[in-house]
Amino acid sequence: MPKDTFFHLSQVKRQLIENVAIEEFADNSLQSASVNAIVNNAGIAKGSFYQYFENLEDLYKHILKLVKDRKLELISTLPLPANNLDTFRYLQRLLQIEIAFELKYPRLSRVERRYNFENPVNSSIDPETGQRLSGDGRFHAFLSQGVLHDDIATWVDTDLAAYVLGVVSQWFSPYLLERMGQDSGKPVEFNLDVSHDPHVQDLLQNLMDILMAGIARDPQIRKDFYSK
Amino acid sequence: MPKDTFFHLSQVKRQLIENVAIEEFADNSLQSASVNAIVNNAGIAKGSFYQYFENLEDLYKHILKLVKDRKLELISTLPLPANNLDTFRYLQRLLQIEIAFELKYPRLSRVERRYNFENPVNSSIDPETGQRLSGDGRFHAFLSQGVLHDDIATWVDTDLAAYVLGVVSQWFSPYLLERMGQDSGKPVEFNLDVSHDPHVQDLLQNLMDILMAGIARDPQIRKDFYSK
DNA sequence: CCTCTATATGACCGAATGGTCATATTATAT
DNA sequence: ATATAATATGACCATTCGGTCATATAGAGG
Repeated sequence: MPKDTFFHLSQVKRQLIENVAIEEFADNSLQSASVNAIVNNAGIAKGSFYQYFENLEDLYKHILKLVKDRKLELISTLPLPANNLDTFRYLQRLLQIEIAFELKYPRLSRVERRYNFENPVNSSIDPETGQRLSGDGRFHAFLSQGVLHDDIATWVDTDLAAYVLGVVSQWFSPYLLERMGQDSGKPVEFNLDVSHDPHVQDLLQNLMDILMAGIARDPQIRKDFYSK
Repeated sequence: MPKDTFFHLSQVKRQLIENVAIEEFADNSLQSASVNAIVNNAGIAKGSFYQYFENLEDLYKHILKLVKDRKLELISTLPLPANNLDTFRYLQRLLQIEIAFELKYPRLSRVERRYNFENPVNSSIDPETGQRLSGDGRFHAFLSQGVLHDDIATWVDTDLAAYVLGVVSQWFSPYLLERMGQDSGKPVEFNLDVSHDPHVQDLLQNLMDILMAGIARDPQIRKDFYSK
């Protein structure tokens, strides 16, 4: 954790350092990031850096906490849907959160993706239930609820599906950001209203359809009537 | 390109150096990889390294070429399916190639994924047709063929679908590798027959079904009869 | 004004980096 | 055996790295 001194700093100075660090960690892993680069870009003395942080990893962990905090903060601002979300509205919301985060904090998103790349949690065995748990559990929860509500086909391998959904949710938002820029010919405003922009909703809906209905025109009509 | 001297080396020595480099680039980006680490692990003198390569990037490009070559070589060994592949058998083959490559060269696969991460090609505009082209074009080709053969639903956004398929194909194989190891409790043999192993085929088929049919139990029956 | 504490600074350190080069060793040809 | 070319080597270099520390500056309380 950063030292007290860092938190005593004025907000502008603290945010300056944070933003410089975000830039560094967006383009570099912890291994290739450089303390010297950060102090130079932030315009502070090397000695100051070590008055604020134990070392580079200390700062890195702080930035990762920023990711977490800002995402939670952002979630709380997104319009809370009806109390009883139907299964796929819940999935849509999970994707929408990632999109909103990407649009508002593209560089922080990149830091997060880089972290996930360097520290992959493909899957692990839940010590209690003995069940496999891919990713952070959000999609397992979604799928469990879905199966319970009879919304998810029974033949779906839920762990595999959770993994695929995790991968897609992680990589869909940068695609969307770039595509929106190309489609409209102008850069995307960072504070775009994700929940209502028609272009975002169109693409998100198409992704939802692909996930829900698949891409085949005539898919063996619902896997032989949900057999197996 | 590596210097002639490198290609004059005995096969064992050349492969030793290549393998050490693959290890290095599997765990490090070009920025964080170290010449010193490589020469130490390979047991060669620093001076020798620079008799073989211009610099680290020179070696890196050589390894990337190895990725390409070995993948092509592997494709040629995979049983060539019937001349007229139906749409989804073609997709299945594309996925199978990635799986086989992952199983045979897991570290090289990692090098490739790392490269793709550092040099993302989300999408670009084809200068000729003006069409968007996500990824390397393989999945665009697949989808075009699919639409032509009336196998892909008309409402699918093909560029989005191509991107999603690219992401999934890139990340499915490491998941499969890890899961197979966990499911069976023992490490996966590197020369496992991908095309026939039942466990691989089960999981691959489930992924295919998810992509083709979606995960919803009752998806608005084929998107309102393929409307739009 | 003086005192004490918190913050800021950059010269400095040893270690590690990528890269060079004169020299030594080996292989090849005559 | 001798000469020539190809390869191997590690000491060496300038630069950069993460990290330290004595000193300087600023602020707060009196």
